[in-house]
Amino acid sequence: MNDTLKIEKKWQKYWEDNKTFKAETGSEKKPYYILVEFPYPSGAGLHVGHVRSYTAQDALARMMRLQGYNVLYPMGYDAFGAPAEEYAIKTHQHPKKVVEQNIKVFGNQMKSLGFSFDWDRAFSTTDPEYYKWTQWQFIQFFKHGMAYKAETKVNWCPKCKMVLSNEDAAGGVCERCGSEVEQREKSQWMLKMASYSEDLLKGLDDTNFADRVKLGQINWIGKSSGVEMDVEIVGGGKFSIFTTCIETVYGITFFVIAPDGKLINELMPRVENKDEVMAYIKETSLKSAMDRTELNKGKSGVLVKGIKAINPINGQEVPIFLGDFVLGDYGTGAVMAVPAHDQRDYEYAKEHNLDIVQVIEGDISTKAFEKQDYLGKGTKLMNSEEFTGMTVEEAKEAITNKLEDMGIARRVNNYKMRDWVFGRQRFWGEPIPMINCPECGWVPVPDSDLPVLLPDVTEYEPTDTGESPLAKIEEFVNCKCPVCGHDAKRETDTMPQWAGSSWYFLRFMDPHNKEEFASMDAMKYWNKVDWYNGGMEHTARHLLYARFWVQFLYNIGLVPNKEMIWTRVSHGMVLGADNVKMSKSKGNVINPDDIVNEFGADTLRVYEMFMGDYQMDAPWSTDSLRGCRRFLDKVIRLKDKVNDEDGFTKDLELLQNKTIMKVEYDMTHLGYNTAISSLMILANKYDELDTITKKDYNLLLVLLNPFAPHITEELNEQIGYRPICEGTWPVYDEAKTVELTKEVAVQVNGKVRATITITIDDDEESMKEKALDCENVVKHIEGKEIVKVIVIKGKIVNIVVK
RNA sequence: GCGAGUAUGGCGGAAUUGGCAGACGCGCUAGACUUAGGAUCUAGUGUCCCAGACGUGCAGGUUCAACUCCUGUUACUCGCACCA
Repeated sequence: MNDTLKIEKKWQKYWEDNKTFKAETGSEKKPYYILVEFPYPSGAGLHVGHVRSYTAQDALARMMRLQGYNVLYPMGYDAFGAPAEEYAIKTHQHPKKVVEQNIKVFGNQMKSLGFSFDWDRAFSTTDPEYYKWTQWQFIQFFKHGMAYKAETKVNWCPKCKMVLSNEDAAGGVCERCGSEVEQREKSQWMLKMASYSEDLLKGLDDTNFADRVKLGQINWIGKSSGVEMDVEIVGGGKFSIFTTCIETVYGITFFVIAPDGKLINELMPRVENKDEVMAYIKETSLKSAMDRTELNKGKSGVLVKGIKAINPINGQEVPIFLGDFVLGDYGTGAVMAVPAHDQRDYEYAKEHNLDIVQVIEGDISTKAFEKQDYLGKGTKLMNSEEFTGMTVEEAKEAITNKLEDMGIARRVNNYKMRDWVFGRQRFWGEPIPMINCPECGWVPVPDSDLPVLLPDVTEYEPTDTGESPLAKIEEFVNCKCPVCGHDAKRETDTMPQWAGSSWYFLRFMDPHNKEEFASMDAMKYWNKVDWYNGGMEHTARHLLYARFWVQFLYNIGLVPNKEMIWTRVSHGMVLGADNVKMSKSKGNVINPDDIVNEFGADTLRVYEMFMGDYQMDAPWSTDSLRGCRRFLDKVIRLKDKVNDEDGFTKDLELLQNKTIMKVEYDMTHLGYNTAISSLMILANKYDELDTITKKDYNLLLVLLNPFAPHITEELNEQIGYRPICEGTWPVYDEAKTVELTKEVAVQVNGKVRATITITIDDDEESMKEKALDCENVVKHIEGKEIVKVIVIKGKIVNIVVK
């Protein structure tokens, strides 16, 4: 083992032995909760990307502890999920074993990097003591009518043999394996997430998420405000449509209804071309989500013969079409078609030779004149009876009012967000704690019987039928109804991986509680996650699920705040040296263990903080890493300059105060790279001197400690100081961060011609005088007329001449 | 298609409020020390027609002053994608 590693091990042991980073619930100190997304412990081990965010948060945690905060910086494992299960199947072991091994590897790796986690609070989502509470919370969802079983069309991945959520199947492709997703009917547990759409939107006001994170949430929820309008069918019956553009109601030339919606089935007896319609419905149901949402394909559809609808605003009879671009589960599953002002309807009308009626002034000769073309521009209506001549905005309001007065329309909001498909036909997940009794129906497992444990079996391969592997294990399935005692069967689906990560941050507040998932007292003490960091890829889904989960718990009185996460920030990826995502197949993967062994954990930590803008992707560079090692070597060498004098070196005072201020500011503003650069500047300054005091040296070490905790502790000990981790953060004197004299530029017509040295007392007038004294300035203004002189105190002089 | 983000030397990146563009690091050049150098130290390093001029994707604009603000535009990245 080399010296660097010996030193690192020494201090890691010191922190462990002294429980240096233990977070005390209820402590008098001000609590501060710093969270990083806990990893999925894959077989590949820790990624250098993990190191980036864990180090950033670690640095913040270490600084804030020295500043007197009671910092909670926990770590755990999100270990349910398909990869572990697949690997276990391949190697014929229980996934539990695979996960145990991986967790051990991850734990050792993280410890070798010196992260200041409170390891006493660590857990895995796969621990029965943890998933007991995940199951218990599911039962609360059920008891409050928020969980239900429904026959739904689900996204089915034929390769993974499992059902996927809409989010997992985004784009019609399996998130995990990339296979094309099929549609299957399946009875599924669902959580009523859609009913929280508005709350999840409003809740964002109670957070301090980065703008791009908030936006991601808003886009997923996908709110649109519009009007729902009833439409009569000739010869009886009616249906509703949803539109955001009611101002175009006079332009309706047909309606389109969803082939997978309920409406067409109701109308079927009166349909004249049943065969054609049925065939189209069948055709649609066979299409995968991908085919159906594929752009640049013809607008398919069939005319529903024998049925006409009446445009309620003017009584006009128009045809009804079946078209697969209308989705059965969004809005009302039916739309009004206004080809003049909606490009999709325009194309549909062209394809099927339908009328186009223009109702808003604009050019529709080659394409539709759509809302983005006319909104907010004072554009006027035409062909719209009494509304003709009104602006679009006025008409929107007036037409809605009229339809409301007629009693056939309502203002409504629609949301893209759907209910959460909560079942997975997988072995390696939390069993859904429900029992199906022929007498009583679905009954939750009593609290006293929780957790419902995963059986210790070796056969758990997914089935081709789509049933969970648990269904084949009789001793698991067969049970008694807890209500009536009748023979009953357990639910065999398990929960999605998102379940465990939806509330883990609450458990960290009180991880050993045997009575509750976390006590209200503990949660009130820590209050919220103050600073949550994770990948951009999780800012939509994980964060939304977690917020939904928390809001539900809040509504039933189990957590103290409606939002339990205050600030959310996200980091950029660490790319390979070739500037593309690291992957085995590209052979550009950097293993953090190798770097720690060769250069030390401190070097890796400093490098990953220095490599670039924290929020942006950055390519790996071993050369730059070496540069960081050289910086630490320089810090080590500076020890030879330490003298026995008391206090600080006077000449360093200004820079020292400025550096403290900068490091502090940067660390709380994601400016880790500039914090390190300011420390390099300070070290360079020390290096210019022949000798520095112990206090000078100690100051540098303390400021650098959050980034390079091992070597700084070691050097600090060598000059005879008490451990940094038991000390305090330096306080800067603001008055001493301002230079008494400095150089400022003098411009003539905006071009720098000279610099002058000014003191803090120099006012505008004296700056001007000094500027006009400069030889080079005189040269450039000679023979010209001075129009004016702009002087910004302490910053710049600009002389404008003609 | 919609939404968001990004664009600065050979490279990663700085520039907190409009105020000397290129901090800091890498790389490179020359030199010192050295058996040696992937160590250390010194000097240099945006471009060019070098007393000066030009330079932050491109074209305009506002301003005494623009990487920063405004208008338009291009390229790339990410997210969503027939959402009525």
